[in-house]
This record gives sequence, C-alpha cells and structure tokens, in this order.
Amino acid sequence: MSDGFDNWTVQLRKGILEFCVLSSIAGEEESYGYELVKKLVNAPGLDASEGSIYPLLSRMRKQGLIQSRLEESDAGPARKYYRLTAAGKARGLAMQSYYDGLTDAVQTLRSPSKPKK
Amino acid sequence: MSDGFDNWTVQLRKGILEFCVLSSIAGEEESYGYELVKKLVNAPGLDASEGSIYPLLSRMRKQGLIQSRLEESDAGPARKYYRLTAAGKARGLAMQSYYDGLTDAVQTLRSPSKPKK
DNA sequence: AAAAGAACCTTGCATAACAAGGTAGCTTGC
DNA sequence: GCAAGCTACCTTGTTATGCAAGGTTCTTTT
Repeated sequence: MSDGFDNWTVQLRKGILEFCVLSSIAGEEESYGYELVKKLVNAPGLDASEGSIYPLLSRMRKQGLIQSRLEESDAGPARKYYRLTAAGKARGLAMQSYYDGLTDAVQTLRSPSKPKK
Repeated sequence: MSDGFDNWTVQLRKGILEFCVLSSIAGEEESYGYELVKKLVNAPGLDASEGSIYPLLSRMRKQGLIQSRLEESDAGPARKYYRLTAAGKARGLAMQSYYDGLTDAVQTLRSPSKPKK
C-alpha cells in the first residue's frame, strides 16, 4: 500500500544518500561498491538499496567527485574501488555545512524559541 | 552558477518542506498560506520559496492532511486558513519518527561509533 | 550440476522543488 | 483618479533522484 507516507520517505531520502556515500568514502580512505552497498543497506533508518547506490556512484564519478580503480579479488568478481578526488572532498565539506544549516532550520521550526536539549 | 551542488541542495530539500509545513501548522493551531510563505522563506537555512509552498499546500489538502477555510481580511485579499486534520496530526507524528531515525543514521555514518568528533 | 553468494550494472517510472510566470484585492502617495 | 506596491493566491514546465525489478558474470559450496 503506497499510502503517501511511503512516498514522502522516498522524497525525504533524496540527496541524503549522496551525502552518506561521500561521508563513508571519506571516512574509509578507499572503498568498493558492494562494500558500500552492504554498509548503507544495513544502516538502520536509512533504507538504502542497491538500485540507488550503483547509479549514484556512476553519477558521482562522471561529476568528478570520486575516481575508481578496478582490482581483482581473491574470492569473487573484481571490485571497483573508489576514493575521493579533491573536488569530492571540497563537495563533502560544502554538503556538511548545508546539511547542518538545514537540520538546524527544521529543528527551529519544530520547537520555536527553545534552546537545544 | 548551477554547479551540481545547487542541484544537490534542491534534492535534499525534497520532503523537508512538507515536514516543516505540517510542523508549523501544528504549532500554530491555524495559519494561512501567505503567513506560512513568509515564515518559511525567511527561515535561515531552509531556502523555501513561494512556488514550492502553494503547490504543497494543495497536495496536502487533496491528501486530507489539512483542511482550509476562506476568510476575508481587514487589509488585503481574502486569506485561506489551514488547520490539521486527524490524519494530518498522525502523519506529523510518523514523519517526526522517520525523520529522527534518518538523521540518526546520517550522524552515525558521519562519525562511526564515536559520539564526539 | 545446481545453488548460493559476491559484485557489478540498466531501464523505466513516479514525484517534489522551483523558476518564472500569472490574477486580483487593497492601500498609499501625489 | 490613477499608478505603484504590497498582500494573497495559483499554474506550467523542467529536472533530477530514488528505487523496484530486472539483468550479467565470477567463484565457492553442496
């Protein structure tokens, strides 16, 4: 039953995943797609899925935020390792700043004139 | 300069505004469109605009989350006052819960297993 | 051989933000 | 008496993302 609430959650997730992927790669120095998929799919509260993450990695690579390198694996198919470019690191900082401002605004609207708990 | 970052911020805002409108009306008992427009446009960090808010109010009314009532004004055109329906109040609670879970997930991914940075 | 899993990718659709318009009522200045 | 400016509402078209639902290939286990 797509009751409108499910629809809203899909909209709310937009943009979030890109921020999460960038943050995740930034924290790990280097990471491959399937590893990110598992990490983000299992993150409670995020509800990410494979069909969102792979196209996102493609887009980010085309935009020059990340770069990739293929490496064979001992067990299984080859892995595509990603790391941030300089532009990706800069974008990550800009995103953090914007995201923090936005969540602050939401917090203020939810409880006006109340200090943080 | 639409440099991809601007594009991301647009995506990130999706869904956020609906949550803010619902929260704002919930906090005020009753409110009219233009009042919400001014409040949300001036909220720092939210970057809302009129062209987003009016269609949103229409959608929410069609979904039965809010109901409206026209009232003439002493100074200016008639105002359309909105208030939450029972479904709207329930939706607001569900949104709070989902939103909090999502921001928690983001926070965890940004600083894994460490509360302080 | 079959099954299961690791690892990658694509297509097509639904949806919200918003730029850029528009209409109309009321007030103030000249 | 009329132009400007504010209040207050609304619409259209474009765009990008999430994601369900598929697919492919390689390896290990049963």
